[in-house]
Amino acid sequence: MAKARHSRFDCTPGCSVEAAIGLIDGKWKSIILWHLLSGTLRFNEIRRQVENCTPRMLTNQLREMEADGLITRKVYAQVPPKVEYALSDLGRTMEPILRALKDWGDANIGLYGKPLGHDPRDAA
Amino acid sequence: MAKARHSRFDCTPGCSVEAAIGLIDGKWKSIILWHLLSGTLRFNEIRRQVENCTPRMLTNQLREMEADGLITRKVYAQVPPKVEYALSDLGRTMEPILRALKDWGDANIGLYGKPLGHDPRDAA
DNA sequence: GCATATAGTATCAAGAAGGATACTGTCATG
DNA sequence: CATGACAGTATCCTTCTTGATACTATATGC
Repeated sequence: MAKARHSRFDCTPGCSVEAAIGLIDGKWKSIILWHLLSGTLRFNEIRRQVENCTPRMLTNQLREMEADGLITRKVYAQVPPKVEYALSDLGRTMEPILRALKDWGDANIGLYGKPLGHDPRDAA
Repeated sequence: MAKARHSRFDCTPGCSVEAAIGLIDGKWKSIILWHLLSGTLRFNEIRRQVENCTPRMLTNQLREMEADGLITRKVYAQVPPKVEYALSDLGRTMEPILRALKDWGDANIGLYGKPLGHDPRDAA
């Protein structure tokens, strides 16, 4: 999904599928969104939940998703800095997608890796 | 989604999301799968439906999805060659994901591009 | 005989994505 | 005074993905 990202929506049938995927593709985006479903998070909170994502990449992905209107970024004029990330209304509309992905993954991840521990969001 | 593809399923919570995405990410996979929802297709039929996908890329994506067990490849010992691609049972379980993506895309693509013509699959 | 269709492969090159590491400034804590 | 937390930046480097193009073999139709 390299080139397409924010440019090519030339709309062959099926491209709405691609359009949607284009927004959540990017190595960390889907995970970040998934975590944000649980509520607002600060930069380093996300970092801790999304292990081995470097700050550079995290900033990167967050900025892209902000530009796409999926999340909001709220800066508090404080020191030390405080920045909160949350799903926008648009971002929240992706929940069915995220959930479909999660459900599929939970059902089939045995094929590719080891199963997960319990995740609180599954109760929702 | 470069590195992860078929290697890293180290399962932080949320990684089942990533696992699922890892399989349909790849510039053309989701579109190909979407088209295969309508039924079996031959190589060049897919090519024609997925415009500007070079044969190299198409082979590529099809082979990866075959390796992931999402599609089946049936070769007829004929000349000229005939090869049919179809969703496997596993592939069919991805329909909810594909549909969620399509629904979201249809609802929101206005934000990023122009709307689509009618697609027969929407009637299903 | 020539073009066309089939299902690809081979080779080369470009560009983008991602990773590693170090660094910023200010405040509170020890 | 030194350290850590916060939210990032900056720089460099490697790898992956993707694109463009040309090519394969055989059978059929013209």
